[in-house]
Parts: sequence; structure tokens; C-alpha cells
Amino acid sequence: MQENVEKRRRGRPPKKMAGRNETREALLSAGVAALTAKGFSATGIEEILRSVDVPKGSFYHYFKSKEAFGAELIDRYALYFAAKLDRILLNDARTPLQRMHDFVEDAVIGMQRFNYARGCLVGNLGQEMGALPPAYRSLLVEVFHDWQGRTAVCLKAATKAGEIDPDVDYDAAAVYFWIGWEGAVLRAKLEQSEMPLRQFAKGFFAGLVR
Amino acid sequence: MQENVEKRRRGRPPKKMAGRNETREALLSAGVAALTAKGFSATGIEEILRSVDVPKGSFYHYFKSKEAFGAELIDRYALYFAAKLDRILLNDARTPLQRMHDFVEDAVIGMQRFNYARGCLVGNLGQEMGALPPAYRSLLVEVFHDWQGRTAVCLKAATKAGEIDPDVDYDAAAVYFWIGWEGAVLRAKLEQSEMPLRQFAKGFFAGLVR
DNA sequence: CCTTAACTATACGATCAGTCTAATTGTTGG
DNA sequence: CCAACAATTAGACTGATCGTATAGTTAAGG
Repeated sequence: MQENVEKRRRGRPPKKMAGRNETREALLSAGVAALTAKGFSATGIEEILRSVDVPKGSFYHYFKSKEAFGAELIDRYALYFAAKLDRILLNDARTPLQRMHDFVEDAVIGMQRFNYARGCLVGNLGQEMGALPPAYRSLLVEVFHDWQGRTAVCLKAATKAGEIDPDVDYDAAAVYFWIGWEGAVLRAKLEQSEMPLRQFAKGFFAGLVR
Repeated sequence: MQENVEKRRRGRPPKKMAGRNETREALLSAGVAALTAKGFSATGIEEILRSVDVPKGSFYHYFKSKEAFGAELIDRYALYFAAKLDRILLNDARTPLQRMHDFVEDAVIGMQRFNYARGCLVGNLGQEMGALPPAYRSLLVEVFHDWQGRTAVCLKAATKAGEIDPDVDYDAAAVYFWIGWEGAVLRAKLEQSEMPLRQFAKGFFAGLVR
């Protein structure tokens, strides 16, 4: 779990490679790991600090509160995921519909890699909304809309390419996909199996060809 | 929120109306409310106790631990929900496919009633599995399988009645429904809107008639 | 009465998010 | 080259709350 070969130094860091905010990065990355696995409420700051061996004082140097930290985690996860969507869904080497299948395959591999212990950060937080800072709601909603938009672009291309029934509303289909997909991720985590992902995908794609 | 007019007394309660295990019931019911809204980890025992005005000491009289309490909540919710499924999905006054639509309508009304603050207890707990007692996993999985079974019965009847395409595998469709439906409930809670429920339902039913 | 069942009150240690001060190191500018 | 200051780590500390344990109080049953 540790990756810090260099001993962490005290005091002001050297100007050399100043942009590298390595401690902050480590905290964010550990935060994403924890939140995808257990959600926000169940994750303690101290536990994150312990996992990357950073003292408490540093946390409140980099983040003004747990709430601010969480908001940044949502942001970072959303960005990371949007990049992944673009990489897969805009891949010229594959047809649009193939790209959607690629996304599913990528998710299967991703969940396997963490032994089905991690799900979707946005889904996790959505579920515990009742215990979250209210400001998170619009953040999370926005993330879904963004992902849906990127997915719709791909489905539209698939329509143009004649890969799916021209009668299907690709925008609605993208919304539908993300609604159901989050359920699939949840079930995959719960059952520790890729089957729910595949079962949902199968049903979803079946609805596109008609 | 309070319904206890009688002041709570110390010591063993009088024999009068002894059968009434009213405190225990109140705790369970408050527990379901809390867990559907916020999940297990984010819910404190004290907060539940406070909400029904039961002193802390009483909790461990009725339940041996938070874990045992939670397990009972899962059980109770599963039972309550199975009863609801039977009431709706075995309703002779409606055709099988109509019953499925009735289920969706019932869910919409149910979520509205609590201002979209409460979702599905089983879904919530599934998502935070990483922070839960490992023993919960099989409980939750079992609940889904039970619900899927009851749903499959209804879909099978719909097939027999010629309401849905005879080529659809009703067992697979029931699994598919519950995978996606949990996603819809999550989104409805997050967006505080019935739309996700309706959007998922629309897509699901469209896949049945082909 | 006396024991025991049914509860409640309260104490306990752990952990929570968050604060604060000091120590340490680097940069900057005179 | 040194003083002032900026950036970061170190970790003790606070007050609230967490889940749990134990002792006390009241009534039932023989």
C-alpha cells in the first residue's frame, strides 16, 4: 500500500519541482480509494492519514475541512472518469457501439482488479445523501449529467453509423444507461461478481437494436 | 415525532399490557427509517434512541449489538418489502404486466411521501458493503434473490397471458429489473425526483414487448 | 420476602472532526 | 549571510459522539 520511498521531510519544500504536491496527491488518491469502497460517512480522516502515513497537521494544511476534501474528491473522480469515458467512447479505432462494449469490459476489469471492493464514488455518495453535506447534491447530479452527455454523443454516433435502431432516442438511452449502470455496479460489488455488469449490459444493448 | 404520552419509567414494567413490546418496535422502525435515508455507518445508535425517546441503556437490553440490530433491520425490511411485492404482484384484479406498472407507481408515491429522503435499505447497505459486518453480505444478496424470484413469477404470468414477448427470458428479465431498479431508486433520491424511476421503468417495459 | 426478569442510568474507552502550537526547512531580500 | 517570512510536518489536545459494559431500579413470581 505504501509507495513513498523517499522519507517525508519537514519544513518548506524545495523550489525544485515545486508543482509536485505529492502529499496532497497522496491524500486525494487515498480518499478516492476509501470513498469508492465505503462512502463518505464511514471513512475517517485519521484512517486516510494513516494509510498514507501523513500526520494530521498536514491534512488541515491542505484542506479546510472534511467537507471540502470530499468535494475535491468528487471533482477529481468525475474528471478521472470523464477522461476514461473520452478515451474509450471516442476511440476512432472502434465503431461507436463497440466502444460502449469496451466501456463495459473496462469496468469489469476495473472491478476485478480491486476484488469488487470498490464501486463508483458518485453512486456511493448518492446513496448516503441523507448524511452528506447538502452542497454535495448538485455536484453529484452534475457529474451524472456530464457522463450521460458523453455517453449520448457515442450513442448518437452509433445511430448515425446504423449500429442501433434509428428510432431509439439516444439521449434518453444515455440517461437510462447511467441510471441502470449504477445499479449494476452496486450489485457487482455486493455479489463480488462481474455478472451484474454483464447482465445489465446485455439487457441494455438488446434494447438498442430492437 | 414523539408518540409516547406516558412517561418512561425505570425498572421492570407492570404486567398491565405486558405483551406490548412497544419500545423494541419503535427502535426497529426508527432504525429502518434511518438506514433507508443514510445507511448503516452514518447512523448512530444514540440518534435512533433520541428520535424515539428511549434511553441509551435500553438498547443493549433489546439487541446484543449494533450489528445484530442491523441484521434484524435487514430482515424486517426484506419481509415488509416481500409482503408489498406479493400484495402488488399477485393482485388478481390486475393483469400481470399491469401489476409491474403498479409496483412502479407505488414506489413513486412511496418516495414522494418521504420527499425522496429515503431509498432502499438493501441498496444502501450494498453500496457501503466495504464498511459493513461481512455477515451482512449474504443477507443482502439473499434479499435481492428473493425479490427477483417474486418478480419472475409475475413476469412469467405476463408471458403466459401474452402480455410480453414469449422470447424474453422472464427470469433474466427479473434479475435485470432489480439490478437497474436499484440504480433508479438511487438516482431518484439524489435528484429528488420521480423521473429516474419512470425513465428506468419505461426502458425496462419497452424491452419486454419488442 | 427473596430471587429473578425487565428495564434504565450512567460510566467507559475509543474514535471522530477539527484546532493549535511548535519545530523544521526553504525562499527572499536587504 | 542573515533576518524575516512562507510552507510544511509533528503531534498533542479538545469536545463531541461512538458502540459497549455494568450497576442500579422496579415489578413479577413463587
